[in-house]
Amino acid sequence: MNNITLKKMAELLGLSTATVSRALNDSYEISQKTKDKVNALAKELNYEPNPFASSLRQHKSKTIALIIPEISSIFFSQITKGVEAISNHKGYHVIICCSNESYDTEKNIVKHLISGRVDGILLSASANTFSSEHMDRFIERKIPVVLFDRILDRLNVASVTSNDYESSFSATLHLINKGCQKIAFLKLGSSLSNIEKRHKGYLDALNQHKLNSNKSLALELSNDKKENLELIKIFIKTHQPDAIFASVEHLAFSTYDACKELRLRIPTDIKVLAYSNLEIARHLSPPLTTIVQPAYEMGKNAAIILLNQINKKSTDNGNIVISSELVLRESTDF
Amino acid sequence: MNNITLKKMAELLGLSTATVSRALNDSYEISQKTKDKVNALAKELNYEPNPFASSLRQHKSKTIALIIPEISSIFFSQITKGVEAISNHKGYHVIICCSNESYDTEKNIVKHLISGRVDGILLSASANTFSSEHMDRFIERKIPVVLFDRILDRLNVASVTSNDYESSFSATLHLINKGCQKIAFLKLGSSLSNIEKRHKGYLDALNQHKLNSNKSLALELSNDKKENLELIKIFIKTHQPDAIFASVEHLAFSTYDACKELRLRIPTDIKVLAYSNLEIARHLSPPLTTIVQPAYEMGKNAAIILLNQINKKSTDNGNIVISSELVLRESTDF
DNA sequence: TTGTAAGCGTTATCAT
DNA sequence: ATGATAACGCTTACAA
Repeated sequence: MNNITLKKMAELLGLSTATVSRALNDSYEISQKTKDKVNALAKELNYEPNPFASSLRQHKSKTIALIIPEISSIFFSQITKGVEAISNHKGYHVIICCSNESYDTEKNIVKHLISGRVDGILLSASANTFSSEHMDRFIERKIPVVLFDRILDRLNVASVTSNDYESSFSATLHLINKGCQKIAFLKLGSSLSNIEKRHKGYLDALNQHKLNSNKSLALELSNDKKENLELIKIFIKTHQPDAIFASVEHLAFSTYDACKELRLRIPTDIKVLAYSNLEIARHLSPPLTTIVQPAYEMGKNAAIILLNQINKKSTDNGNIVISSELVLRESTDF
Repeated sequence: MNNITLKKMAELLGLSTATVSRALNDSYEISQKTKDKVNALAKELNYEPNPFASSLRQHKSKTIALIIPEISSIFFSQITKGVEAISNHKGYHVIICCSNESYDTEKNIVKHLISGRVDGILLSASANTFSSEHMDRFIERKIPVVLFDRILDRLNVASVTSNDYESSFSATLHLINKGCQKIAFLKLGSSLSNIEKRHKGYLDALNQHKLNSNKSLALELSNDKKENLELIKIFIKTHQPDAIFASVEHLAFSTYDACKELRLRIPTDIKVLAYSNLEIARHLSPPLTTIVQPAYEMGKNAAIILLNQINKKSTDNGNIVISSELVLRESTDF
């Protein structure tokens, strides 16, 4: 570690460390001449400040944490890309943490972050997160937290979501307009904020067309694909829905699998519609009607809000809603 | 920042900070009794050590950087998941950095990481990275670097790749066996290590069947999808290949788009095969024959190697090769 | 087995 | 405009 430090530069220049530090930070109390000398030497020696010394002193890390339930999903990787783009642009690093849809893991991650390692947190709750207690210590210490997509209602912090209720409502109307009478709704878990809103939008649309009462169908699924496939097959055989509305992408894939195995033709025998950010949806067999969430924009917005809060440029705890897009394709049409 | 520190705990317990520190680190020189007392108080007060103080003192950050050319790609998000899983398990944080296929951006990222912020680097080169100079300072300082998938040959460090040459060779043979005589190879960029090996595998397979000489066709593409689509359409019209071998996933999608626009039927008029980790490939129209890279395993292995090097458990600079899988589907068959 | 004290590389508070 | 010095919170010789 023969690293070049402030002290060494100060010695070389015959200046104090304080002056060198201030010069590098472009302080107004330093003469331009000195600044130039210092910066020249810094460039020459490839000086890079030690971030830990600086963090220790300033109680800030220039780092944020992104906690997501799953990394290798298109939606969350687009979110991640947006977060990284903004953070990088503003000089912040992003630590990526994956809860794997487990509340325990999420608690653990959060616990290890309380040390001040990060200046703020972006969180999308796991499917098993039933409480927001684990975030309390951050709130107490006024470490900014911004939620996105899967929010925690009781937590009074800023959030970024898509228009889950509305997009689900109008997607369901689309199915109804296509003649569907028995539309099934595939849920992920039992309490995710976004899924519940989507479910409500679906129910209200049914209601509006008097299709509700005993005709609303919901199936609760998990992240276990094999299990999901079996459950969907049994569900279809039992209830014989004429449409399936998958509240998350991978449930649509399982639905395609199930239909194939049951020899059901989409959309002739059954229509399928899903929340999905899969670009290749247009080349599926049949092309899948999707609700595309503005994931990249959501990630960017969440990061912007978080960084503004970190830098005290904002303390707003509102919810930003960005609209999803319904893309009609053959899976819901003849 | 009314944080609980070592000092405070020491005061409360009537011990020195040194003892408390050692107790928390489970030092052999501390009595079990003291350890128990200290740990009890730490738990009670929810003590979390300040990572910056510790990093400053020990010159290690318990953090690694993952530099990838693109975040929202299935392959790289699976890589990321593997890296995160191992790192988290070993108590390391992962900073995610995206070069966006730009060498300049990659250089910039690397430059900002030299400060000691990370204990090691996992890198997959951008499509425009022609040199490994930017990594020299890490090598000099003996900061471990592990490359994966897109490696830099001149850099004498450990790496993890898939069997690009062999998988490409046998995939090309598959096309030849299916009767293809004029197989086109779609490249990404002009010098990526993995793409070049895939290209060589393709050429050698053609050669083996005397299909080479003036019959090998290569088209160099970028990440610009609109441009790619146009180039592929022109290319197909000009050369009329009977098969297209896409060396990365998104080029296969553009190929599907191109075929659709040109009203070419896959696989009747033209066969398509691609490197792709897209799970839903089986539901494409037609189902796409893919070479699936073991991305998650590659990420895990790269992380394991890097962490071993960081902890001096290994200094091996070898290349680990994990085999891809060829999954035959309709896009290469009638 | 425990304590003392120096030091990691910055930044911030006083002086000058 | 610049310098001296303490402090951030931890680890680690060296003492005891």
